[in-house]
Amino acid sequence: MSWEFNSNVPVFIQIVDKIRADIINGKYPSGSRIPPVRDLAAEASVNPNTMQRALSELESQGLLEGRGTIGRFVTGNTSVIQKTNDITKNAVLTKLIEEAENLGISDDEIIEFVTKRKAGKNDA
Amino acid sequence: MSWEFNSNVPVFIQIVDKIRADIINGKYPSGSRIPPVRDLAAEASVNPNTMQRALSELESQGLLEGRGTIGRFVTGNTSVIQKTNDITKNAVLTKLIEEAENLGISDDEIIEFVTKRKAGKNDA
Amino acid sequence: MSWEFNSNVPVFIQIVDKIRADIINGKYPSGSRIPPVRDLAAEASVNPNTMQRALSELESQGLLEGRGTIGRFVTGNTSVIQKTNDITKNAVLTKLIEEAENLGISDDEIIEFVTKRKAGKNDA
Amino acid sequence: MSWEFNSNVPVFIQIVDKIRADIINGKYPSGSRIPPVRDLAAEASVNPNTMQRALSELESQGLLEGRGTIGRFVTGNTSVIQKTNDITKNAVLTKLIEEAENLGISDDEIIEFVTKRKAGKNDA
DNA sequence: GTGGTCTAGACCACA
DNA sequence: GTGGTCTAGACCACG
Repeated sequence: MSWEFNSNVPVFIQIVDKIRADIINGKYPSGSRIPPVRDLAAEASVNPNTMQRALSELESQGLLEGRGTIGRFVTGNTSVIQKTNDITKNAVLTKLIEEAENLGISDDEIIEFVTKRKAGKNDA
Repeated sequence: MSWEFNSNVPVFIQIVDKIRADIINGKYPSGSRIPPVRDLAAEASVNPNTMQRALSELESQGLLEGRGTIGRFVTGNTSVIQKTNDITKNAVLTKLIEEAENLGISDDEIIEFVTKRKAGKNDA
Repeated sequence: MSWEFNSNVPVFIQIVDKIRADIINGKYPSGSRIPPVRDLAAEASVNPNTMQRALSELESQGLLEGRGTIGRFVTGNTSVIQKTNDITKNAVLTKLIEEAENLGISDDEIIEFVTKRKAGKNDA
Repeated sequence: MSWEFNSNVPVFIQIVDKIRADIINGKYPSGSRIPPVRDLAAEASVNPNTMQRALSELESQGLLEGRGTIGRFVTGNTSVIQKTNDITKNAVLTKLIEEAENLGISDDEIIEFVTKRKAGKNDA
């Protein structure tokens, strides 16, 4: 479905963001086991080391837990997930608006754009 | 206000984006002369080579024109600027909204967030 | 009390060290039978293979002897145990004190720390 | 002088500990620049990637700061260093004593051992 | 030359 | 088969 990488920003960071999003929006529920490093790496057509680095990063952020040789699991601590959810969404929305404003796009234009997009989706 | 660099994405690209935005939103009007490399580099506290590279990039995109020793000027061809304007704005809005959707933020949430922000600004 | 594993150092080595310590300080006396692999593994919540490997290691060091289906016994050769005792204690003390010195902890600081700890224990 | 690695514990962790110790006891003073990754790697006869990983770790602990292409510096925040100092020393001493106790070494024996060592050093 | 990313591929501990 | 470490070597951004 996804795994398309933008150059310019390091791949492993894009992976971190992607998986963090998947945790936030429930694709990987709290407490569930995520696929093995090698599988994820293959799926993303990326070297296993790169994927591992991304997962380590998420581990050190407390979103994932490595349980020895059994596999990696999404943290059972839902408050960590909730907090990450809040922080991440706010950061993305803020960035969105700031970037738009730098280009001279007004708030109204953003609203209009989103509204149109929404309408478009209903047609499809 | 500006010139704050996010690591992860190369500095020279951030500069390109920034100056392109300044051209689009009229800070550097069509046909006007932009400050010398050294000044821009100093203002951004960046190595002159880096600024140089960013400006070359914009030249090759047709937004800037080097005129020998006289300096660099924003293109007089307003249609190029207009086209860049359209493309850039659309690209930025699309990219950011997709990012938001990946996090599970709905269109309505975006509109709400922007509306609140707008209200906040009126207060200030 | 025991069986808490520090990551970073392989579990089977930690087990070897633990059991060697138990032999040295008499918890498993010379000539006595140690519990079956399965029991030890369960107690340490570790895979039987891992426990097996640790015991084999101790066998090859001459501290344990497998006697067919009867079970595993601590060696009857007390001089082996005594020698291991001397070597191990010396090695541990030397290693740890060197580690402390690398951090710039002086001998006096070590003595002070140990003395305080001793005092603390008398209170309890 | 140093750079001798114990197998069993990952090299990059031993490097982290070693450099942390060097920062704590002032070999790399607060605010000073540390040698380039490649040099440190060569000195430790280790792959540059491994050294880099160790340094990244220290960076994320706040003890080092990467300043773009200029090099890596020990943090200027001396309170971070002081705090690390306290925590690290305490941890090492506590571990020392616990390991000794597991072997049945009494506090008095530790004190005696250290005292003898101290006397030995005065002779030399 | 300096830090950083990425790949490829080997090897180990553990189940 | 699963996570983890390490090496070797290429390539990029930046100064």
